[in-house]
Amino acid sequence: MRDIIGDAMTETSFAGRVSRWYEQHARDLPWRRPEVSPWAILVSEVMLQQTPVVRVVPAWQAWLERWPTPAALAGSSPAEAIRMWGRLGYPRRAVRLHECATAIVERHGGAVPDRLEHLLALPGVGTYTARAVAAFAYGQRHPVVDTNVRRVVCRAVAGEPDAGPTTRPADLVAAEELLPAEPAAAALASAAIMELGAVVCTARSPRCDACPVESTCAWRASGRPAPAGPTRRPQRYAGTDRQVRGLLLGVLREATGPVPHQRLDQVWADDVQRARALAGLVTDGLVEPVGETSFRLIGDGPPAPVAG
DNA sequence: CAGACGTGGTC
DNA sequence: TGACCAAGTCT
Repeated sequence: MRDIIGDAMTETSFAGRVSRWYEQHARDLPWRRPEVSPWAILVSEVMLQQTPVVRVVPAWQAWLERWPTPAALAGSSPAEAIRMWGRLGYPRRAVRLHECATAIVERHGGAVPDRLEHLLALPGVGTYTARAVAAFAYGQRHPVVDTNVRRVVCRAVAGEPDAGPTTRPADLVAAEELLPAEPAAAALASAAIMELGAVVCTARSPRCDACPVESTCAWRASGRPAPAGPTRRPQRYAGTDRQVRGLLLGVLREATGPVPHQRLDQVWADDVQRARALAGLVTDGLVEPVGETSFRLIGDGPPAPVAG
């Protein structure tokens, strides 16, 4: 491991201490095994967008068993992708991942691209995911900044209790400045900082006694001040269109093929809100109408016959 | 740039 | 019990 950490990173540098801690304490997550493909890593990163690790692990394994390559997924229907997604949440991610697989086949001959520019052009792949794939699958030196990294850097370097709600260019710069020069060591350091934020430097109840950079943490040095105010708007769910969409999709996911609207009507009493939620699912490419009175998951069966 | 977008676990 | 939180992306 000394070779990976490299000469440019000293034992006492921030990245060096976190990386050594990571080598000893990292969770044994399946997508971190050395033999996993770039596609498997991409799938894990998409699933991990806003979904906890414990729920992703079994879904990731089942998904890759069924679709080990982008071409395999592209050969199935979007409906099957939505079903396989199960209850991970934000099912539009399943549709985007299917679109992503198709784009990888069409634009890159079925191989996950290794250039940031090409990764960013894929559906469902944004700033975080593109950099995560470039770094973790291809060993490139890019700052990989998610909510964990922002929180760790914000606390340890700036001494502030919490980072902003979104990743800004300044966050990428701040993270990049912590990375060692050698690409493989930089990728390791990014994974290590993320892990630190996930299991030690958590949003609630951080475990500073277990932290490898506790001695130089600016936030701890200033007495771990609490956030000034509410850092972000609460995300309500009960009674929202999102809840209704979830209920509608639950019915369509369990069914095979078209579902009469009468069955969908039973999931929510408010006609206006239910209709709006269903229309939203259609607009977002998750659901399609079949004839005048039924709906189904997108691509769930043969195309509707065209008049003429 | 604020808001939409699922789901389930924790304190 | 309800608010908060979990490896974001897109519009």
